[in-house]
Amino acid sequence: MAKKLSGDIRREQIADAALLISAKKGVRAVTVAAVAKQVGIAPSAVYRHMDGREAILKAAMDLLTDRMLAALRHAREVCENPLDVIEMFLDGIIEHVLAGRASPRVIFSDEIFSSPETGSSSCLKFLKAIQEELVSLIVEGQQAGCIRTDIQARRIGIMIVGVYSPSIILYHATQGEFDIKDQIKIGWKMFRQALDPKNGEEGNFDGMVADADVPAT
Amino acid sequence: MAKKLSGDIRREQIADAALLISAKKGVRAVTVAAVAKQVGIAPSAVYRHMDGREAILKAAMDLLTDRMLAALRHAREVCENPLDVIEMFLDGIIEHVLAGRASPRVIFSDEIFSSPETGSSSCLKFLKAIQEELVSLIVEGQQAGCIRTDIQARRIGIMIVGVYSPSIILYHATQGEFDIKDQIKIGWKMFRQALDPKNGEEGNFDGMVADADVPAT
DNA sequence: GCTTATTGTGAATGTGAATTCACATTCACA
DNA sequence: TGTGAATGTGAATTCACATTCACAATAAGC
Repeated sequence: MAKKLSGDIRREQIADAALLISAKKGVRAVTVAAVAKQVGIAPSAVYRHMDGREAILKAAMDLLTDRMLAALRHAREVCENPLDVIEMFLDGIIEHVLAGRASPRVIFSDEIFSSPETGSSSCLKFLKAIQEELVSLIVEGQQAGCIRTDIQARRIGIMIVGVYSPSIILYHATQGEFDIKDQIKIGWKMFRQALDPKNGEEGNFDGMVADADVPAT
Repeated sequence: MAKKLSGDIRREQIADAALLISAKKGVRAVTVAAVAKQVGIAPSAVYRHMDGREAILKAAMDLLTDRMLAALRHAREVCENPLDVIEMFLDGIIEHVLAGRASPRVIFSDEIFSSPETGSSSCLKFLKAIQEELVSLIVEGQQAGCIRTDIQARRIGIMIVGVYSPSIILYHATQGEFDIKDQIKIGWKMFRQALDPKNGEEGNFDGMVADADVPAT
């Protein structure tokens, strides 16, 4: 029989196990049995701590969200320049992926992507949480004059996701062969250059839409 | 009883139905029964044309790949400037997504993302196919002098995926609320600006890695 | 019109995995 | 050192699907 541990610890272990398994073998492989095995308890014991498979996946996403936000906030404390904060955040993402603790598979899995209950999926919650932090950071940079102001901050925030997401996808699709580090670093370097205020001097870059048209993602 | 149709037609109908369902309700909802219903035949009839669920998903991906490549090649015939080709391609992607025929859910589903049989997943095949076309296009642009040459074409190809992918994800996560069109257009506008050769005059932008380190994705 | 191959159907059958439950074990605390 | 609450376990149970199969309907060629 497995050693007894407190519910709090077990819940975190279970969520982490789910992340690990889904990164390695896909969300489909995140069965209650597999999670239980990874944690070192019997499948039925999992139900002592979680309401079921769906709850496990949701908890996994929450854990991932927490970790990402923690990384972002930590970077925010360490760095002065908003752009440096983002750069550090990207480094954090790379580490997370390489450690097998984050994967597009979790985020885009059906169960996560479209959980009808709450109305808002865990995926959306995850994206929103990070978006919010990023956008406030970008606004800061715009006010400080180090980021072009002819594009809405919320748009830039979404674009930043585009800097790292394709690399992560490739990394997993190639089972770790693809070198995310260099690709993300170079992509960010170019993106950062493009954010320079001098590139936005023509003005009206984002003029094609009114502010109101952009949902606050 | 459903009207009898040739196997070729049915196969395409089945693949298309799978795309449609997965875009709307997720890959998990792509059951043999659901596909059959969408096509208008009995579940057992599906097996006359496909080897099973896995084969259906694979066929769906192949169909999607074909359509994307067709769009890209068509754009290539119509436009002169490589950058205009890419722009037109992006428009095609937007249309596809709005028509409910393409979704991150298909591409990143476990069954697609990591099909162990062939070794190379359908997802990877899909990405590779598009990458190949994009890269040759970018090289063309670099030779013509309208795209900066201080970043490897293959890297730029991957970055282009980052221009549209986050928007598509948001579109689906918000169940169609998010406006992909404007976001992608503005993102591309900025990206295109960043590709301008004059931004690459400092040189050695991509110098941090040797060419050999980059897998030919 | 007759034949035959192709396609379609409903009724089983099989299966992996989630979930439940009665019972065992262990921890915390008095 | 007891005692109850929290954990852990294995054996059912259930269920949603995939898959198979014997048989029916239909299209196409003669």
